[in-house]
Amino acid sequence: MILGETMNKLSTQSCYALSVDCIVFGYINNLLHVALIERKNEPFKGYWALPGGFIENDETIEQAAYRELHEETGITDIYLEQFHVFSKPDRDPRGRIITVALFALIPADTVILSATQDARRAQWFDIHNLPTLAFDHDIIYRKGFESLQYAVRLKPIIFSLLPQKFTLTMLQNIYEQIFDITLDKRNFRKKVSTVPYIQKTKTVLRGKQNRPAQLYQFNKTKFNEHTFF
Amino acid sequence: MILGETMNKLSTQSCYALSVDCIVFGYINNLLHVALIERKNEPFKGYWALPGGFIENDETIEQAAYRELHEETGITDIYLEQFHVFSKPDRDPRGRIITVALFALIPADTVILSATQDARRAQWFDIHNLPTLAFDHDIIYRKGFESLQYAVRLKPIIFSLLPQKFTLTMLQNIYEQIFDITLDKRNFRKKVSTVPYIQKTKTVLRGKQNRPAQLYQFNKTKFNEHTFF
DNA sequence: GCAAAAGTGTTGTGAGTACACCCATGT
DNA sequence: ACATGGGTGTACTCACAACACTTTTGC
Repeated sequence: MILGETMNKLSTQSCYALSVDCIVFGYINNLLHVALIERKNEPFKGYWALPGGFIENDETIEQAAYRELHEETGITDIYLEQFHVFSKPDRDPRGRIITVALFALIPADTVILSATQDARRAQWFDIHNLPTLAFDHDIIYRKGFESLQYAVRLKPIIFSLLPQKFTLTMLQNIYEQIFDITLDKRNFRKKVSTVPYIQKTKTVLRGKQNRPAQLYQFNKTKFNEHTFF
Repeated sequence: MILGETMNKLSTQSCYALSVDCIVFGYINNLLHVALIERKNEPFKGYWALPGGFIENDETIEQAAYRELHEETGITDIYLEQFHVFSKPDRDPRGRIITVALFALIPADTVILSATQDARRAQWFDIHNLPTLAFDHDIIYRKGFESLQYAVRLKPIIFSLLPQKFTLTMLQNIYEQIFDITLDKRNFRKKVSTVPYIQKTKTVLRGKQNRPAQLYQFNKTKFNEHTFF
């Protein structure tokens, strides 16, 4: 059967719902975290779940995800990327709900998840201490984390997790957590110094009990100039 | 709004349809091709389109895509992978149709597209001579080709486009087309010879006006053994 | 014998890896 | 003064790039 050969399919087929679910990554206290929401109702009452919701009539997948997250956290600076559609007919006990999963990256300095005006409890979890999740969200999370790894390899999205100005130690640290590896500090810095779109700023980060750290920033213009030749 | 807080959402939200669209890649006459279908009805009557269809109640996205392609071509040996959901509210003039796009790889020796029992005309197009496509299928195609490139980098799916036994020239040729590059024959063969899961068979390919070519095959077992350490 | 594709080795270069000590600050 | 993380250079190894001629077949 081919899309659109018979138009009445449009009405007869719509016996399912379409939702979005987001894996929201944040870099909190030098650790990669995921934002989860506690379910107040059955099914999976009391379990933690990925934030998400249904798609409205006039919005795209990305707009729906953005709206949901904005409602949750109030922040506007979100990187969003689809990674998979989960469509097993029995994945949700309430009925046929097909969900488009996205991962979201939010910058370290704007993260104020505390202010959930909503009754639902939202909380950051260190990725190494995640609880059992509701529905098939464990499966979604695993696939999402893998997709994050692939995406970070291909695009400079890692900067979406950092504040505008960051230290090289922060950058190295976040790479190590995303790929679950340890990197040599000197080699890492040598490599970074060859990358034209990671630029030293005039400022340093003071206030810790050690030598101040040089702050760097991602230059998007330089990145766009540089990658295509 | 959170998924499942209110159950009546399930009924009120279902005012859209969900379809699948497939970019079917095949390696025909040493050239990478895409299978397209000619539209017999408005809108876009007479245009070529990606094969696809609506999702049934009891099947996943992948099952729907497999069913559609099986109906089209009769073949069963299909590699399928989702790559994106296209959800702009106005992408289809007939109404709100959200589509999950997949790419499909079918092996060179089972490709018999001719037998379209259906009235609709299906045809292979060389990827360098594609017609203008119906709906937003041009956009879908471009994103799909890019996703194919990424996927080929990560997984040994290139063998899904080749017959079970293939020559190194075929393998090189298909790499060159997917990445739009030219490779050095000696370097390519040197590299291949270090890969334990590409194995020489006892057979050669004769019948051409030249020296017979050694046939190789992909060993999935060896691949699974080898990648994880 | 001729056209057409198959097959084969060596050398140079650059990127990645391994590795240990001094520096600047806050308390 | 001391604890804490910031910052720096050299030598080795290995994967990748460049490059041209001989071999085997079908007609």
